[in-house]
Amino acid sequence: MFGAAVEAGEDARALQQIGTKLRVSRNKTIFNEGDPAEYSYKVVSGTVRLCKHMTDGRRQIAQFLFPGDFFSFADFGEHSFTAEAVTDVVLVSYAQRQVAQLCEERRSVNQRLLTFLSQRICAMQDHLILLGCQAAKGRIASFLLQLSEQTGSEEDQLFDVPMSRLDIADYLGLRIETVCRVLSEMKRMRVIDMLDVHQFELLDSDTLQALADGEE
Amino acid sequence: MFGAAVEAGEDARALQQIGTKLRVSRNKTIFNEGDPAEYSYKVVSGTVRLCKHMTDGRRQIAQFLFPGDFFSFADFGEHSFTAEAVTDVVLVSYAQRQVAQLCEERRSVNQRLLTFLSQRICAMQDHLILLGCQAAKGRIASFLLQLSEQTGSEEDQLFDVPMSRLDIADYLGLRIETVCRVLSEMKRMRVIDMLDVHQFELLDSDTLQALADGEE
DNA sequence: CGCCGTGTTGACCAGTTTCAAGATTGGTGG
DNA sequence: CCACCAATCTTGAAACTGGTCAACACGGCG
Repeated sequence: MFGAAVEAGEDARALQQIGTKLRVSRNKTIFNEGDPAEYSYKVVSGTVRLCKHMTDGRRQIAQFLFPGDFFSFADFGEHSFTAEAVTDVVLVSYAQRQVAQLCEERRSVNQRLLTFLSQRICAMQDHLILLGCQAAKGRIASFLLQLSEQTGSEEDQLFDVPMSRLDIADYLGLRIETVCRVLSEMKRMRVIDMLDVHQFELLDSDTLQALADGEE
Repeated sequence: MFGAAVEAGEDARALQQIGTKLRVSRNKTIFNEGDPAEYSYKVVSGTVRLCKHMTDGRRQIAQFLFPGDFFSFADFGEHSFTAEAVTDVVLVSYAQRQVAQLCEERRSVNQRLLTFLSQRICAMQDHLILLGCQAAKGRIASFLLQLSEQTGSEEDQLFDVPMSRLDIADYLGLRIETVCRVLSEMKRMRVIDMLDVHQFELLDSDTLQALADGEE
């Protein structure tokens, strides 16, 4: 156990060695789907979205990333999605060649990568269920709960919603108007409150949980 | 290049060494979500579905597997989904401990595992887009094209649809009646024909492709 | 032969989208 | 600092897709 902790620290340090900091401003593209994948990234601050753009203008957001999250570690050869900055962001980029070398040198890094990909697959399964089995209210309830867990401060029940309504809609497979309507209804029901477009307060997490579970 | 081919053969042989054949009959469970994950699998014959069952009886199918497909190589600790036999199937199971050992011994096996997980993530992204951006017709068109590519024989345009209408519905996030209706309409439009409930003929792949691309 | 599981079709309904019109916010230049 | 503009968000009404409920068809099997 102690050994593992030391190892984790060493892994992190080794990775830090090969990283380069960069800034990207709001709504700028970090890379496009199909670009040669030379780097992987970690979010230091801000929010990133990973998405695919359809020819007909529609868009599916596969994931939002927050400080501490890694991305593009599963793209070999070329990027399988587009990465864009939701807010101004600071990133660390890692040359994939060097990451691969780290994996060869340190078994623990390799293991960590496998675990990471495995977790990503689990998260995508949850997203599939959300899109395949949930109605609009349930999707939004699940999304808000997830957000409040990831970014919410301890006990004051406040949490940030850094992305636009359109981003939320494209993540949940809904239209922007539907997102607005459901949020308004949750506000009327006193389940949530919106201090600001991008700052929410969780008033009744039990009811929100019930909605996420598909109870009417 | 030649070295890589030799390597691939050796990897396959090494994996084969540690595999055990087993049979599972139609609609039987191979393992349940949450079960300790001691084995990974390859499909030898038949069709398998990976799914999650909700408390309210709904179900989301994340993937169908056909001969040659591997599954459960990303489940560490416990299975993240339930695996069931769509038809009678023959599987090969691999003890995860031994797979892990193979990965340590042979870098190429490890690399192969990473590539496999990466491809799985790409496939799940396509599934996300299907559920998030496509209407019923488009979902079914995409599904049929995928099936005909995977399992169709060369030029006769016939392909098997081994799963039930309910399975298709649960994979596509639709109801069984919607699946039936859309299939009937495609038949009326002479895009496909159904020789049997489980055997289809592709009559007009261009139109099917157009439907998959969301053109009305 | 009749039952049961599966598939198909119809009529109706609910939820979501679409289209359109305001309200609000944030940023820019005077 | 304010006025204005653009972008984003919100709300309403109507249209439509897909869901629900119900009946019926079909095929395999006891």
